[in-house]
Amino acid sequence: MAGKRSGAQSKRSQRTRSAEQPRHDPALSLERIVATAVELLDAHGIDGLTMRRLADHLGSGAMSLYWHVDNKEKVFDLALDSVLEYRELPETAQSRDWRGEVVHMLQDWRAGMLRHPWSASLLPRRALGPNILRRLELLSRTLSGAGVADADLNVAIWSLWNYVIGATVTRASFDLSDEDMAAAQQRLALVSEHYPTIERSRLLLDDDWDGAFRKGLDFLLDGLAPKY
Amino acid sequence: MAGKRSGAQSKRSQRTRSAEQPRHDPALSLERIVATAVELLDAHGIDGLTMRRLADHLGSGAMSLYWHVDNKEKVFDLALDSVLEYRELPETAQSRDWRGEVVHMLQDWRAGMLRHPWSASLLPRRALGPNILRRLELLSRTLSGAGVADADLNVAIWSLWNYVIGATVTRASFDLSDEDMAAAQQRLALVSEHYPTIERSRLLLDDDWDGAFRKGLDFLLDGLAPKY
DNA sequence: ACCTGAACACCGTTCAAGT
DNA sequence: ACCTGAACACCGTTCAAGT
Repeated sequence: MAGKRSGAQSKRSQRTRSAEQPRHDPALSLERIVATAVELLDAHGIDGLTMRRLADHLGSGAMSLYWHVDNKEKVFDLALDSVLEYRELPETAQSRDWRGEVVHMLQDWRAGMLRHPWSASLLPRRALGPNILRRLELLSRTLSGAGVADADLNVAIWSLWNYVIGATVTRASFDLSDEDMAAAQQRLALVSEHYPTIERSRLLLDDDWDGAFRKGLDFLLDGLAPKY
Repeated sequence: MAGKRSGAQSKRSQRTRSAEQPRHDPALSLERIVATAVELLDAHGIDGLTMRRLADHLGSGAMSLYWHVDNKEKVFDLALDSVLEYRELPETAQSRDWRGEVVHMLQDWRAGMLRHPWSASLLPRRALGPNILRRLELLSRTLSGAGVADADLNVAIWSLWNYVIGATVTRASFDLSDEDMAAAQQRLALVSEHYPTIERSRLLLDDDWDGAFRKGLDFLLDGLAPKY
C-alpha cells in the first residue's frame, strides 16, 4: 500500500541498485501488464490505475507501455476480461440439471466480479471480451438444451445477463461505499415518513445479498422456464 | 471545440446584455451548477465534465464551484439523481393494475436513463438519491398492494431493480460504442465456430432492445407474481 | 456570504530519439 | 523490435486573498 512514494526517489534507487541488483525485471509483456493492472485495481480501486503507476510497478518507463497497448482504455478492457474467465465443470455437467448449470455459472460470474469490485464499475463502458462471450455461449447452449423456445432464447439470455450485471453493480457499489450506504440509511431514517414501505420492509438494512441474489434468480428462472 | 465554447459564451452574453452589468452571469447556485453539468454530460459524455469546463460554461472562475459543492463527486451525485425524477400518474393509478403500474415506472426509469446515457455508467459508484428512493418506495408499495408476501418483498424489489439497472447499463454501453459492438460482431464472425449457439440465435444482432426489455420484464414478473 | 487567481501535484499521450 | 525522457495540454483541489 505504502510501497512507492516519491517517483523521483524510487526511480533513482532503481537506477543505482547495484548491491541488491539480482531482480532485474523481466521484459514487458501483455500478460505482465494486465496482471499488474489487476493488482493495482484490486489494491487501489479504479482511480488507482495510472499509466505512470502501472509502468512504475513494472519497473519500466511510463511510455514503454504504449508499445504493447494502444491506450489506457485497452488496459481496462484487458483487465476486465481477464477477471471473467470461467472453467466449465468438465463432465459433471452431464449429470447436472439445466437450472443447476445456469445457477452455478451465474453465481460464479457474480462472485468473480465481486472479488474485483472495480470490474462492475468498468462493465458499463466496455465491450464483450472472449470470456464474456464464452459465458453467453454456455448460457445459450444450456437454455436451448433445456427446451427454451428459439423465439424466447435471446430474451432469456439478456434477462439473465441483466439480472447478474445489475445485481453485481449494485452489490459492488454498496460494498465500495459503506459511508454512502450509512448516509443513505441516515437520510432515510430522517425522512422515513416519505418512504414508509421501504422503512417497514427494511429494504436497505437487509444484508443477505447472496441469498437475495439466489432467490431472485429462482424467480426469474421460474418465469423463463419452458412451459409444458 | 474552442469554437463551440465561444459560441455558448456569446449566447450567454447576449442574454445578459439587457442587464446593466456588462459581464455578470446570474449568481451561481446548486441548481444552475447541476443543470449545466447535465448539459455538459449530455453533450460530451462522462469525460467531458470537468470542473474547469463547468465553471467556464457558468461564466465563473473554476474555484467558485467549490463554495457550492464539496468536490466533483458531489456534482456527479447530483447530476445523476436530477435525471431520475419520476412523476407518478396522479389518479389514473387507481384504475391501473399492479403490473401496469410496475411496467410503466420501470420503462420510464430505463427510458430516462437512456436519454442521458452517462447516467448508466455513473450508477455503479453512486449512492441512492431521493429520486431513486422514491421509485423504490413506489415499487415497494405497489408490489405489497398486489399481494407479494412480506418475506418475498425485498427480493422482488431488488430483482426488478437489478433487471432495470442491468438492462440500462448494457443498452447504454452498446449505444455509446457502436464500433466496439461492430468489433465484437466481427470477432464473433471470425471465431464463430467457438460460439455456435450465439451465432445461430443472432444474439448480438438482435436490436429490438425495447421489446426484449419488455418481454424479459414480463417473464420476471411471471416469476414474482404471488401464487394463489 | 460569495468568488478569485496562482500554485501544487498530478494526469494521458505525442514525439523524436535511443538500443 | 523494444524502450526512453522531455514536453504538451490538460486535470482536481488547497490556499490565501479579495469583495
